[in-house]
Amino acid sequence: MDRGPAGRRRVDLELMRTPPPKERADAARNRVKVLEAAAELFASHGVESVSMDAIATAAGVGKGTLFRRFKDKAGLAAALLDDRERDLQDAILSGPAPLGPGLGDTTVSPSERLHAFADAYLDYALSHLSLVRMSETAAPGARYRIGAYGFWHRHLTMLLDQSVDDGDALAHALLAALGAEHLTAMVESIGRKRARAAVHVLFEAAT
Amino acid sequence: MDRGPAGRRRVDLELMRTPPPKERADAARNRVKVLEAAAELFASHGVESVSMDAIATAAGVGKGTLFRRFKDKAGLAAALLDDRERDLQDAILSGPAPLGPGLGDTTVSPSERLHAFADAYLDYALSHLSLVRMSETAAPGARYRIGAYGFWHRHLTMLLDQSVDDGDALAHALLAALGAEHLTAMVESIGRKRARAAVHVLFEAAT
DNA sequence: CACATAACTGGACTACAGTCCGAATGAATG
DNA sequence: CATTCATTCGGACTGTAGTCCAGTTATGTG
Repeated sequence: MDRGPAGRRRVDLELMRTPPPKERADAARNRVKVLEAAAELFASHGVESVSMDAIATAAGVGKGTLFRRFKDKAGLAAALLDDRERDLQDAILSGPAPLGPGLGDTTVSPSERLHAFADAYLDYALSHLSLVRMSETAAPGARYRIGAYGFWHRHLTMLLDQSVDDGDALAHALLAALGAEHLTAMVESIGRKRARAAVHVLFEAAT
Repeated sequence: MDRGPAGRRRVDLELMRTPPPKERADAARNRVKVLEAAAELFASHGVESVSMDAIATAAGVGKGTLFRRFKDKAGLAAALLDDRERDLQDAILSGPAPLGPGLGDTTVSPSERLHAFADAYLDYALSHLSLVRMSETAAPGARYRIGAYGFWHRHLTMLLDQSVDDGDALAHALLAALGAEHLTAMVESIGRKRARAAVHVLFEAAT
């Protein structure tokens, strides 16, 4: 597979975010090569059936490099999702209502914001389901360790606390229904439309 | 699950038309040896850190035997849980109220039965958490394929349908909060007591 | 520019799940 | 008891995730 500069294909996501602490030039080059190779292999063969060896080989990089940078397969998947996830988080933190808080004098009910979150999260998760699933399940308990889970949980807790007693606990329960493993099974058994509806039924019940 | 044909009855309806599939003596012996070895190793070293090789060796059996009989590590865990799980299912189907239907003229509200189910299921799952987790997560999507999931789901659906619209979908959502992976994370982060309370909050909200 | 050193690299290596198939063995039959 | 044959046995084999470390390279300092 010729990956010379001339034939290099653009990855449509901005995947090569540079970490603040100085990164060596060769390391940056390899990070980009790995993410491009992974995106391409995942797209063409399916996330499940691409081995880390295959990614390392396609990227022209050693396995040690791959694992040092991304920790494991879940970390690699998370890196590929990073931008999309960040967009969603930004929209929640500072975007327009009802997903975000809206402008100064906007008033949206917590319930509206909960449903808006459910919709936006499902848009995100369902359109990259196998990647999200990989990022959550490749390592045992990975889902609950990554920062994103904490973010979603804080957001839901904040909204729920305005109308129920134990918002914290309820937030965990609602997030359980948004887990990729569960979403995958739901989509397979009842389809996207009903799976989406089921989430809204649950979120409605929680308020 | 795999308890062999010990309880099978021969049905002589007609001629020798039915070839009786019988378990060979050596196979039965090995099944017992494997289950005993697995139970002991799991108890002493923890489910996660016992390899299938180790179990095969301890049981004095080849790997092929192990995998043919139990399919994979999830299947082995499920076999070890079989009795407990069956007890719970029996109690639900024909035990005393509020967990079971009770005697003829007993009347228990669906809500009561839902909470009784939550309690009983948590008793079961929390006291064998790592085994349950193994049975659900060793293979991807294993949880939703095993028969037990269908059983819990049908039971919840039946109860929920008496008070809400889409009981089926809601049942899936409630079960998501009972997944071993989720329970493990909850117990680690907020402890058994609050995790249990969170499940009840959710079940309460669903009715 | 030369050097010191901290960070990066990459492939050999380990451990584990799961597959395969020739050999061994139990049970039914005559 | 001998024969037949379906079933089971068990260890060699494959493929993958993840580790390790000796050698390499980039970068700050005199």
